[in-house]
Amino acid sequence: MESEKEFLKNYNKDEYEKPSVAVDLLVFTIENDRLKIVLIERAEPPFSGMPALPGVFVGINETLDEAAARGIAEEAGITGIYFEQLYTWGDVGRDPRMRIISVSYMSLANCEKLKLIAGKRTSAAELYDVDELLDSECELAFDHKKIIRYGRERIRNKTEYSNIAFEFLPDEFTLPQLQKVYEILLGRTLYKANFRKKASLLIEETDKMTSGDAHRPSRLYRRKNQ
Amino acid sequence: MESEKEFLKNYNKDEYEKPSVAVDLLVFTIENDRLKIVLIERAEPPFSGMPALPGVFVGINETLDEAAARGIAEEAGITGIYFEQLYTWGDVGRDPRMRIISVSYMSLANCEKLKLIAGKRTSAAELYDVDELLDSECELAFDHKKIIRYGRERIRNKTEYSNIAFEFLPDEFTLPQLQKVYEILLGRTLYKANFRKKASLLIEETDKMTSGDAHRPSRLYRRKNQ
DNA sequence: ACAATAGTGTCTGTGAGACAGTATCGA
DNA sequence: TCGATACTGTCTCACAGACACTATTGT
Repeated sequence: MESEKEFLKNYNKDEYEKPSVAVDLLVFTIENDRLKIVLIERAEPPFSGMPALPGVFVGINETLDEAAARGIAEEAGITGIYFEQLYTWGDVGRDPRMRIISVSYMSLANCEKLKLIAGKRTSAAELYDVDELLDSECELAFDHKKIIRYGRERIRNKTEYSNIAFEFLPDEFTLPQLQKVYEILLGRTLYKANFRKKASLLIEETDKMTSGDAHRPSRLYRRKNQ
Repeated sequence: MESEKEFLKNYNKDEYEKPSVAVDLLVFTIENDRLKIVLIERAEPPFSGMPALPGVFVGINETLDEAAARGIAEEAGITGIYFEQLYTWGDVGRDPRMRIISVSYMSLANCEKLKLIAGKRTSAAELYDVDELLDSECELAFDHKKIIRYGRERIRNKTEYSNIAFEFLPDEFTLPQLQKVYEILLGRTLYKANFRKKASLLIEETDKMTSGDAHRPSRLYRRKNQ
């Protein structure tokens, strides 16, 4: 059996062709009570004119997390938001041009924060309604529809056992707002009284209230311990 | 701004150096009431003589799942067992020789099945006690200790909300056996009566019983709907 | 006063957790 | 009979789910 050292020597002498490694970015937000995702329109073949996930190639001196943060900054125009690695997609024919392995990252951001900085963005990034995208026949570039479906599933699951819902809200928010986010992510309505009992463990009061609406004002809360 | 096509042309002309992509394998099993993992002893530098996860490079015409299955067959000597993708590790210096991005896969197998075919294996694969490994100062090659810790965490979490525990058992098993597996994976004892009530939803009776032990025989069960 | 939304009190059923008991084997 | 393990019945308590009620704003 060939030694590891010899194998690597041959491997690096292009006896073996290396795949390329990219990071694809799923930047989710909530706008107008709908879960949305940032997509760019492809300018060139293949899949020219079709929506696609923003992505960047991983630099040789760059970690995956760094590539993801760079991609979010370059393609979606924002920095400092929550993100986590999702899954790595490695089917052979997923890009018709060449072998590209894609490490997908999921990012969650408040809509206002995303909009504020979006003016500076270089590419034609747009928000797409995730459920419309996935439940229609609409086509996306590459295997990106499958990837987005995987991301939506992850969000739904994590909403049950973690606190990712807060990522979609500003620092201060009302309980009805928080409940609405949960309802959108879970895809079902919740009972107000029960929701408030559970949520109360995760939040702390501020002394501020909403005002100006033609109904009872709502207290503003803040996320606890963090 | 450079067009995508031009960028790719340059990218493939080695103006950009590509990372290598490998698959690292976490083959878990239960032996003597302990969670164990298959490790090989490294024969060459770096980390010569230290235990390491088995792994293979991803072929240019091979999906990640195929590479994982091939790796499990080549390095651990078994086929047809449960596996799933775990996480992708891409720190720049994780391999001192070159930039290698590692897609880790986790595999769960019954100990007997693993032993039966292990005779054919080519490399010096051995079973290591996972908790001993992780809770001691013992060193592992590369970032493999971190990866194994991540794998143990995933197993613990999935034990709560999925049925992965069954993967460690033969096709027919007793309820005390099943309970023991859960206790090992979760790291705590469970109440017999409660466990049986929950487990009864997932299993179906056979008409076989254990025999030969100096106590009441135990019924053998089989996993339901699958 | 009314529409609209914010917020609360309380009953019920389910199911996890705990414990005490019974059953069946070999020696 | 005894030791050992398999298996069962049932109480309790926490909590999710459901619903009805009260509170506070602008118009």
